[in-house]
Amino acid sequence: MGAAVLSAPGESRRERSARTYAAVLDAADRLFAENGAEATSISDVATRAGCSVGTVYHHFGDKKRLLHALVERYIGRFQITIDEVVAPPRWAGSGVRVILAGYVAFSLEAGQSRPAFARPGAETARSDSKVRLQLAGLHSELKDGFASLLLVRRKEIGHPNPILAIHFVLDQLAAVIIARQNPFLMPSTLIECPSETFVQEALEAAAAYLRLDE
Amino acid sequence: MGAAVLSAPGESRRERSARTYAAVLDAADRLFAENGAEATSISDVATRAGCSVGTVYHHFGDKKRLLHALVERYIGRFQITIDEVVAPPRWAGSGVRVILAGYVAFSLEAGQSRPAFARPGAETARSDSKVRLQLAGLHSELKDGFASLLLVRRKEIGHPNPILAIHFVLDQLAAVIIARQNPFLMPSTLIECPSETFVQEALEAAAAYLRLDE
DNA sequence: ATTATCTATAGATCTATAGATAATGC
DNA sequence: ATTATCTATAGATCTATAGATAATGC
Repeated sequence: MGAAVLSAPGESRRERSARTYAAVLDAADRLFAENGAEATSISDVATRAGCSVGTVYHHFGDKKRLLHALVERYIGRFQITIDEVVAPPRWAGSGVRVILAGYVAFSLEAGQSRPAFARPGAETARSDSKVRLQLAGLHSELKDGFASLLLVRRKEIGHPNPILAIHFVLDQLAAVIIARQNPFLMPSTLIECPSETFVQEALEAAAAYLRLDE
Repeated sequence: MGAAVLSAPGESRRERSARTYAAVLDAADRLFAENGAEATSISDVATRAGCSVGTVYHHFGDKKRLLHALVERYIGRFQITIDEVVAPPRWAGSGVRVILAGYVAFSLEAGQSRPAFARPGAETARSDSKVRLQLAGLHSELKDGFASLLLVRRKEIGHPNPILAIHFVLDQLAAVIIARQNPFLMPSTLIECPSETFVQEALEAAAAYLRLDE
């Protein structure tokens, strides 16, 4: 359990401190995601991280700043993968269908590999306008990145208002993915059907709306 | 403030007690929706309802049962409006497009007139499997009601698998409505655009996916 | 000398109950 | 006699801090 923070041989004091810091964030990440930030005490976090309550306060000051640090770490990591996936060269030669499939795959993956984040992120965003703006910016970067990839290929799109349609379709895809990954929001076929069916129908709905075949 | 519970002239003891009971539920409804059930103390609820902490416990036993009673009341009210809206005679002579528009209007209205419920409902469902099943049943009743209205009109639908398509499209519409009504889940065009645009594009996406014009 | 860590605890809530009170219902 | 209500409070957490300790860094 607490083994993560015991000093390892040949480890500097700075290194161990950084490891403790990360262990606390990891512990908060899991516990906040499982039970919500409010239902999680600093004592719970400390126990899981294998350190004391005092140590948590030493590193983060208070609970609010611990949540902020968690969000910041998430944003930092996510930023990098977004920058990679929206890079135009990556999609050279690909049409609208392939790009939409890439958007869905990326969004699904992001939600699955970071299930820990959705809950504390939304909770924090609700009450903290700074965090809300940061997350909105992150989402916009992903969406605008894909939107401009699609805009360049607007000749494939038969919808009378391509700009509106592109934004709407990306948001619609994000919405069904969020619904699928948060069963308590809306029990539905979106959740019960197998992954291939889900992706296929979501993409077919997008293609039909955009009128790709005209 | 507390005036709601003061005895009114010519009011029986039973009546006043029922009014107190309802006032506590109303208070919990608002506070739980605004701040979350966990962040709301029984003392907050009592103050808002204009009664004492002891009175809340007299009526509901404990906090968990207060949440349950709130969910039950919501379910009871909602059940009635669902039964009305999915009644086949109401849609006699209407095509798929009109019915889908009705589904969207009803879902939008439900979310707007009961904003108070979404949060405590989801919070409770997350931890309480009985409530989760109840809410799933409620949603299923709405969805299955509309699904059978659409199924009867399947000749209008060009999608190769009408049953799958009907369920998928209803869930997709629900997902974009939820996204629109919960800005902290996903900042997006879905939220920023005016109501008419939102409804129009959502319905156009549905119609295109179902292939209503073939 | 600094600082990462721990232990112990003060102070603030919050849930739930006990017991008193006063008004209705049978 | 019952019960809806109130006041007061016990007991359980939970946040945050104070102060001690021991190991590193300059």
